[in-house]
Amino acid sequence: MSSPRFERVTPVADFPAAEARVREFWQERDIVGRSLVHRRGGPRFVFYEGPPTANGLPHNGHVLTRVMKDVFPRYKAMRGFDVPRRAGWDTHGLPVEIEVEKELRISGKEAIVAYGVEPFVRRCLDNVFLYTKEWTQITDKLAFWLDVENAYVTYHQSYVESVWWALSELFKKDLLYRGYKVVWWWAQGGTVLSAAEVGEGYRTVDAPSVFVRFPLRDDPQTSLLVWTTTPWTLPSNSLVAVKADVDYAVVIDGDRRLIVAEALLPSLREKTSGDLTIEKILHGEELVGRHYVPPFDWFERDQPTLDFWRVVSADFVELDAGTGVVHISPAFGEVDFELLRSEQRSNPELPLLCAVRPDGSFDPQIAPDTYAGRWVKDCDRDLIRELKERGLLWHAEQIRHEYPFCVRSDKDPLIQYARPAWYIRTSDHIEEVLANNAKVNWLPETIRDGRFGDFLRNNVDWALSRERFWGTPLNIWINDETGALDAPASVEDILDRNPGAFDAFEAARAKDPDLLPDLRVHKPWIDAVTWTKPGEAGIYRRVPDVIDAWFDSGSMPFAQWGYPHRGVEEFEANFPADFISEAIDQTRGWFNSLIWISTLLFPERPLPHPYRTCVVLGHVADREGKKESKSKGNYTPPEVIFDCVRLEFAVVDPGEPLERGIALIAREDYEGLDLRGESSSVRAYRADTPEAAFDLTLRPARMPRRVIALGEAERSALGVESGFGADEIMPREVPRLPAVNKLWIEDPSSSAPGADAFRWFFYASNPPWNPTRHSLGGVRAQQRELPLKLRNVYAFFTIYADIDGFDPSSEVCATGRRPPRERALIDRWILSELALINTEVIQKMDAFRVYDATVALTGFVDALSNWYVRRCRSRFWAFGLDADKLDVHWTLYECLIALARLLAPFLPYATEEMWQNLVRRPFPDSEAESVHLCDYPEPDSEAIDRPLSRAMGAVRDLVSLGLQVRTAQKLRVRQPLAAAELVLAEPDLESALSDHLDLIRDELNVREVHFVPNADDYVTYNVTPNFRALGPRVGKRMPALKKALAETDGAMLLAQLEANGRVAIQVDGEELSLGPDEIGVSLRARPGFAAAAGSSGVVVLSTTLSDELIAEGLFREVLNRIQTFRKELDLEYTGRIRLTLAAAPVLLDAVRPRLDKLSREALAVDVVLDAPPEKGAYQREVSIDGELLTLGLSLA
RNA sequence: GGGCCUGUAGCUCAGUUGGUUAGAGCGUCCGCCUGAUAAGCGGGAGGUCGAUGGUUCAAAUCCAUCCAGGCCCA
Repeated sequence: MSSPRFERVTPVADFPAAEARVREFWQERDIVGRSLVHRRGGPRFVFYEGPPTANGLPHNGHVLTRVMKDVFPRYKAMRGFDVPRRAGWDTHGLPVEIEVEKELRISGKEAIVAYGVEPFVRRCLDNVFLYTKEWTQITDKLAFWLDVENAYVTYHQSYVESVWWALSELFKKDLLYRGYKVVWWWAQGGTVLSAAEVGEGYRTVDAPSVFVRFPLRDDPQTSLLVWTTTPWTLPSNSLVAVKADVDYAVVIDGDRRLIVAEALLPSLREKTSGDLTIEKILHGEELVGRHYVPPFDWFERDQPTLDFWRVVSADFVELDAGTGVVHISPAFGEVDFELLRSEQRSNPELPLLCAVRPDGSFDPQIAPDTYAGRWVKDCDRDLIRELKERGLLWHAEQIRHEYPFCVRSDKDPLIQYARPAWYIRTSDHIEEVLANNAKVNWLPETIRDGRFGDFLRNNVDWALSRERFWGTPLNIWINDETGALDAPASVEDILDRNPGAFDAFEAARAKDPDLLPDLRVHKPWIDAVTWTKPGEAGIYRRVPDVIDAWFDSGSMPFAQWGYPHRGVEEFEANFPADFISEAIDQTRGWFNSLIWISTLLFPERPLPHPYRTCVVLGHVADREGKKESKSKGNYTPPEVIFDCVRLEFAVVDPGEPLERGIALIAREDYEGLDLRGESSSVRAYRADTPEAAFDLTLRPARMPRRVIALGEAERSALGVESGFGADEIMPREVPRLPAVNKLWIEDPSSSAPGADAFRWFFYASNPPWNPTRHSLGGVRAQQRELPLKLRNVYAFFTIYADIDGFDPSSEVCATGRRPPRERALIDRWILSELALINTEVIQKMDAFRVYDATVALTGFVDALSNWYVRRCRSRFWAFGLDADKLDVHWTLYECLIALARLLAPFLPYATEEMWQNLVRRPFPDSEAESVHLCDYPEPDSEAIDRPLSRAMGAVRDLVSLGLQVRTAQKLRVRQPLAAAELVLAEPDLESALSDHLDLIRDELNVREVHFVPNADDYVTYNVTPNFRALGPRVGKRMPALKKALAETDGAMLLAQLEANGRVAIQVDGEELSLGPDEIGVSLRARPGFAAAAGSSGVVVLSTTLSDELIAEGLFREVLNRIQTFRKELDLEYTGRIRLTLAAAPVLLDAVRPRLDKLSREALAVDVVLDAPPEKGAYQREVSIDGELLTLGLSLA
């Protein structure tokens, strides 16, 4: 052969570098772009990309979603489906605004207005794609192939207009209404805070804790005892809630009575001197409907007939604190507000009582002068005093609890406050959405009735509006005189009403050509759009709100096309989605917004829509199963997996002297870098001078994460300084430190696992809906399971194909390619296994069971490496290229190229490399240019041979038993034995197994293999009932039957079965007749033999060693020592040698008759026995069974 | 506090409609092989299947309660 047909593959690879080369190849040939279009015209498989926001950095959770979103479209495309994969960006919403506020160092609505809404919105726009580069990079590296060029973007005018259309449809259906929403409100800033912001602002503070009497209207001497920590909400009290199925006690309190939950009496008694004797017990429901006198009459005074100030029942009432009688002020609590709303269902006239103005002061229109205009929290003391004076205060104290403060102005406590808001009337349509949900193929299934179903059943109306700036403007205009509403569905609709509507915007654009046309449909310009209607007084002005960004993303099935204003055809062709996938938290997010919008907008479409299958993903956790968190630093950055095993550390002073060259880091970080033992050698360098690297010995220690303790000498050698104490620096601050205060620590001993490994880790670790513990060590472990093993087999193949000149495109090889049925048994076996797993993988992937597919694939690669290649090594070593050699090459080749295609959706890089090398090199013209442009393999049903599979399974099992016997008897495999006796559990396997005797002989190193039909000498038979088959018939008598069978001689039972085809046995004095399928037989080795039993049968080894066998064994020991010596000398595989052996006669006698073999195996041209090493020869003394052997070796 | 998910070997996880010897990989220990060699292979040890109670001839599997962890909400 002039040049090797295949490129030689090294078993250990630098995966990141190899993947970069493949990426380059894809780019050169535009494989990505071509793969996206090459199934055009085929049946459509619709995938929706849930748009990420690009103003945050991608993390490991995004890696998981992206690899899952990639594998199914790839698979479907290879199966012939046209799978458009359009990227999208979610660009609106609070996170963007907050980021901009941080940049501008302003906060709150007023500050934004002062800064100017227009420049603010323009900065939001700039911020939207802050991290696009990072997103593109991670998408690229993961080989998540999707159409990024044509990504849809939620702020684009056409997208916004689609959303408007949707809202306008809902408006027409009378599904939009105005109400209130209770939010965490920063009164001083006039701003709503997001849940995340509120969560950050919790502090422990002291608060008043007051117990107030609410006297019953018809029995003023008896009071409901109510507890609150926000006295300022008491004037707005509307109702009192109790739990219907709880016992309440009427207790004597001096000359009056109190009603409280019985369970809470003990804690209340501690607060008072009275003993609170129970007078009687009432069930909660008996209290429902009783009226009481509100603690303040601010509302009652003017509206005494309101249907308020009575007891209702509510499930949320709890008995762990307070009195079990809950004060309800709907304006200041979310559950309170929900309770009001459920009351409003029977009485829509019930108003929202609110004595507080948005700025947090009491409303002078409502509050008496003492309180009017004052900040509510400042009034608590006065309110309590007033209650005390009026005899309503039962007890007051201070408690310490967690309360949220504004994250931007931490002296301002937040309050819950009802703000006007627009709602979608979803709760009237729960039945429809549940019917839709019922048809969705959820993975895992429990989502449907569990988490998601529950969420839908408990639906409350969708609070749609947000009092913010950067979002899709709510397209509702209100007539400022008549209050009439109008909801145009597009810019065109607006122009119909007022052709000059956008004049102001156009003028602004004329002045500033950089002003993006898409901003036409955004604040503040859209706020300037007004119109009048002929014959109607007043001007239509837009409500100032924008909408919930979830409505944007939930509109993507149609809005990505601009439907229905445009893109009608595209929409119809891509609705609904066949497949979507996101993490579990999206049950409240995208899964929810998608299904609601679709259910409400398209009631006439066949269910389900807009998604048919949804694969729900678990979260990515750290090594310990804890949530990965930037602030804790307990995560493995994706770059460590993709590119380079390194982490950045803040440099700190060790406090005490360290040995030279030693550095300390936290054990968690040490293990996170997958470093083992008590110290490791690493490279350290500054980010700005990576070339000035320095070798350190790293030791794990008890210290905070992401800091490195480094002695003075090392610090100055590296040019770094310790700027902080170890406890002063948070992990997330490390990247922002100046270069002089931090160091990269890199493990130079091994490369990063790479993108394929990252992907495989998520597919193969566990089913995707379980939480996955992510770590470098974990990724490497999964990589060894399949990707590395596959690479080894692939490398093995290229080595021998090269040596033999095997070239699938050559005449010789092609004509010598025999059909599988003519090849060796083991070839037929592995090809049968291949066809079987091929079938299984298709079945699993069609069912979206990616984990199950990886299990099948892993099993096959293991069989290929651990059995096929191992058993066939001698065939590869044979000289020349005869028919059998061609068979073994062809078989392995066929397996490998099938694997390349089977695994292409999972491991796009490794399979591409294999494809290029194994297929494109020999067939540059006739085969697909990329494995990703191939069809998925179809199983070769002809190749499937189930009996052969079964037989080989038994062979592997029996060999394993034989090796077990050798281990137990301390008989090394090099020592040949005379015979192995096989006793089969299933005697019908004998004929099938007799085809594999050579293999068993070889593997067990025995001269002969015998089947022993009547093996009563070696084994006992244990007969058990076939429980599954007999269960219905035998029932309660089963234990007795089992006992009876166990106590009867097994050999006799078997003989009976053989003779009559049935077995008769007495059970409880009754005879039972059992057929062959109704019993199971297992074998046990009789004690006293070198035997082992398993499910396939029993293997007995003859342990008597003849002199000849001993000599053969010794010979193999000698040969082994020579080969080891060769290896130690690092000789060429083909290097010839001359040997001298000096040893005890017993060894020489073993070698003498086998000199030919010795010469052949050791490539020795000359062997002299009983001679000392020649002068100048390599020498080695070794010991075999205590006998000394002196080897002399020189090159021939 | 509520809803959902998860508890199986030291670690990561499988475990079919309940069927009687609960599996795999990694790790560990012992050993093998040395023409895939920074590779490969075999074997051993290791589990009262989170706990308790129940249903059943039979429970890791079904039911109930409890405990622990996670997620989403309060």
